[in-house]
Order: sequence, then structure tokens, then C-alpha cells
Amino acid sequence: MASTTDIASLAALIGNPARAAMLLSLLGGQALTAGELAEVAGVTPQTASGHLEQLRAAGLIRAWAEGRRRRHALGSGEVAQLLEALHLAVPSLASTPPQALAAAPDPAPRRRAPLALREARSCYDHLAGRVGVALAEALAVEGDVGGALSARGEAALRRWGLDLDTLRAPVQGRRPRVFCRPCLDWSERRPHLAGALGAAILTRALETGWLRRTPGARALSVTPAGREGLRRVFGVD
Amino acid sequence: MASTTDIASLAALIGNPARAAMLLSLLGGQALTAGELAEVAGVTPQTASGHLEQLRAAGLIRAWAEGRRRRHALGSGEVAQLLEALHLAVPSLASTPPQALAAAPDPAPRRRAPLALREARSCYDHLAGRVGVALAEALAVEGDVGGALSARGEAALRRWGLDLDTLRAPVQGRRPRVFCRPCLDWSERRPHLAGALGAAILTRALETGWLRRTPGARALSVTPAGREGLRRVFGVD
DNA sequence: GCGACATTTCGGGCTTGACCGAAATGAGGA
DNA sequence: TCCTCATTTCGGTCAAGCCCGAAATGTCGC
Repeated sequence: MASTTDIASLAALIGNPARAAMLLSLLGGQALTAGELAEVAGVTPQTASGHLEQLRAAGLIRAWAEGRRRRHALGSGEVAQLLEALHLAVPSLASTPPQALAAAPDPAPRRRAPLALREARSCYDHLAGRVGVALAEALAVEGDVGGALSARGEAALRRWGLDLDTLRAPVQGRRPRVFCRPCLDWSERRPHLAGALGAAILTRALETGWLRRTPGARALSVTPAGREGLRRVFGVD
Repeated sequence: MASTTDIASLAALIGNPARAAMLLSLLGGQALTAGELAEVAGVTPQTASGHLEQLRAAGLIRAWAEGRRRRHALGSGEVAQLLEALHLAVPSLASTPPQALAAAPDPAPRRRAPLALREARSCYDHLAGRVGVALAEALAVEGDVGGALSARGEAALRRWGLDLDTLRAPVQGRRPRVFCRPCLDWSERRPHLAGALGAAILTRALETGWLRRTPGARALSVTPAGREGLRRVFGVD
């Protein structure tokens, strides 16, 4: 059982502006180097190094060597959920992009999210943006995103090649993962799909070439094949 | 306008052990006085007063006068979700690699939760503990707690008097609330039901006298009528 | 109004930890 | 091998904020 001190010290880690900026910048799902993280946090590399070690020790991030630099990513889906929850608990922040916060430590004017980010982007390990929301709504039983998949949605996913039974089955020895979880989208104000299913959808969409990562950005671009496929298989436009 | 610092300062608030203890003690859904909160936090009333004012200003708690004392409760469901998310992100509770477990420096004296709390308790606004978990599993489609309600579960809830259609319909002008959301139970390690449905179930169980609040504690006691009703209506023992 | 109790305000001591400059370590590339 | 670049370690400074004692404010019961 987690004691209150565990929880307090975890929160205290996120409570430092530099560390918070680093974590938020990792929420897009990409792995960044220590130098990049130092920059988004607005601190020197020495300082950043200290912060990263603390975050790593607490399990908030994972890190691995890559040549002479070191890449860092969020530690787990729980951490991503935690950051989302934190974001939703700030009254004034409900509709601001979490990652944009990291890049805008100044009192930024109320800007709309860039078009590309609103269209499609990755949210930790799943698909967000207009496309993510539309897909979620197409798959769910009327008005119940994150609840039951509709029969038609389930059939479409199977036709597309997802092995839903395997996804649903808990993996022996690992903590069971929520199959289908709603994640509130800050650009659309409507939920999209996270959880094991959400992650599998994003993976498959990248595999099949429906979506492509934009180098150096969180936005995903929908390929012509993707646009066509989304309409044909899922009725999403 | 909002910036990273909003998120960081929110986390920093929870990052103080005294404030964290206060917030967690409110997670049971009951409203406590400043004095009681000072005690659970292990600080003097002066100190507690300062903390409570900070928490209130940030929206983490609500407070109101009640005679010559002041009661405090969690500010919103988002705050409760945030605390749950924090709890789940603590490494000692999250999935830990086996080798790390072997190398664990301090095999913490794994204390079990008190019996009453394990049996039934409120978790912010919904039902947790053994009863909460059993009920969730009885209502859900096999192995999919937080996903679809089974036809039988849905029928049982309606028979019991819950108006599921109204619960599902978003209230005009208010942020839509997730209908049915899994909340991982720390005593059972299995999910129970939160969200609008979870809250409605707890409310109705208190109304019908199936459950009773234990004054001064988070535990709920199951009445004889409740035990009988749970078995008859939901097949839960 | 008076005394008891709950809470808040004020002021000062003290610890914690964020930060940077300087220097060390380690991996690539020529 | 030597040089460069990314990152880490060390040491010392400084500000933030936690905490309590004392005293003030406010409410209740009589």
C-alpha cells in the first residue's frame, strides 16, 4: 500500500516547474535527449541532469543510452494518466494543450492549437485529435465512448486486422491493462480512446501507412491511403 | 493565462506531506473540520489553517462554515481522480520488474488494510472495497469492468430503481461526466465502478439502507437488508 | 456579556533543495 | 590518437516555504 509520503514525494517531483515542463514535453510519446529537455525546461544541462535522475529513480521516466546521448521517455501509461489528471484538475487549463504548456513558460496569449495538432497527433501511446475523436465515436455504442464497442465497431476492427481477443486477454504475470479507456481531448473537448485498444489502433495505423509521424513534431499526418481507409472501414471522414 | 507553472504549482501543493495527508483523508468523500485535518496531517492548527487556505485557493478542496467550525471536502471529481492517478503512479504499487523486486532495499512490512475498510468503504463518491469490486464484476460483461454492462447487470440495476437513461444523458451546460469508469481498488487490486454510475449506486445503496456510513470513519457497514438485497438483486455475496 | 472552543493572522527560525560555474567522464568521428 | 560534443559530478550560494509560539478573530452556550 502506498503511504502518503510516497504520494507526496511523487507529487513534489512534478511540483518543480522545470521537471513539470520536461514531463509535459514527453507526453506526446516521443523520447527526447537530456539536452532537449534542458532547453524546454529552461535550465542548464547540469541542472536538468539532476532532475532527470530524480524522475528516473521515481519511475516517472525511463532513460536509455543512444550513442553519446541519452534518450528519455515517460515511464509508463500510469504516468501519462497522472499528467492528464493533473491537467484536468487545473480549473483554468481544461482546454489548453498540455504539451504546449512546456513550450510556453511565458504568459502566452490564448492561442488555438496548431491545425496539424488538432487534426491528428499521438497522446502518449494512442491517437488523439479530430481523427482520434471521430474514430472513437464511430466505434462506440451511441454516446458511450470508453464504454462498450458497438457490434459494428467491433466487426470493423477485426476486419482491419486487430486481434481483439488477444488484446482483451490479460497477459500472464503482468498487471492487467484497461482494454478501452476514454481520454479527454483538449482540442476537441470530447473523449478519444486510450488503453490497450487505443494503443493497438495507433500502432496498426502506423503499420498500415494510414498515419505517418512528422519528424520532430507530435502531429501525425493522415496519408491519402489513410483517409480512404478510414472512410471505407470505419465510416470516418 | 495558464502555463506549466499552473500544473507544477498544483502538484507542488500535493507535494507537501501534510497537505497530501489531508487530501487523502478526504478521499473517502466525507467533509472534515480543520481540527481533524490538522490531526491527520500531524501539524498544529495554525499550520493546517495555512495549508487549507492554499488548497482552497487552488480548487483542490471546498470549505464552508458550520457553526464555529469549518468543514472541508474535496473540490471536485477531477481532484479525486487526480489523487487516484497519483496513487497508481507510485512505483511500489505499479508494475515493478521482478529483478527490481528482488533487489528491493527494504522489504517494507506489508501492512494490510483494516478489515472494515477492506469490506466496504466510500471512495470519494462511489463504492469501493470487497463489496464494490464484487458488484462491479457482477454487473460487467465477463472480465471487462468499466467497459460494457452485461444485459443481466443492466436489467438488475433498472429493477433496483436506477434510471440509467437519465444517468447516461449528458446534462445540458455541464461538462459531460463519464458514465462508467473503472477505479483501481488498493485493497483488492481489482477495479470497481466510478463515474456517474458508481456515484448513483452508492447513493441508492445508502438511500435504501443497504449500506450505512460509520460516523468518523471511511468504512461503510453493510446492513442485514443490504446483504440480503445484494444477493437477491445482484447475486453478490 | 463572559468564558470556552475553533480557527486565523503575524512574525521569526530553520531546513530543504534548485540553481549555476567549473571540472570530470564517456562516446564518436577524423 | 586527439578533439568535440553530450552528459554527469562536485561545491557553494541563495531563496522559498514549512513550522510553531503568541495573539487576534469569531461563534456558541449560558
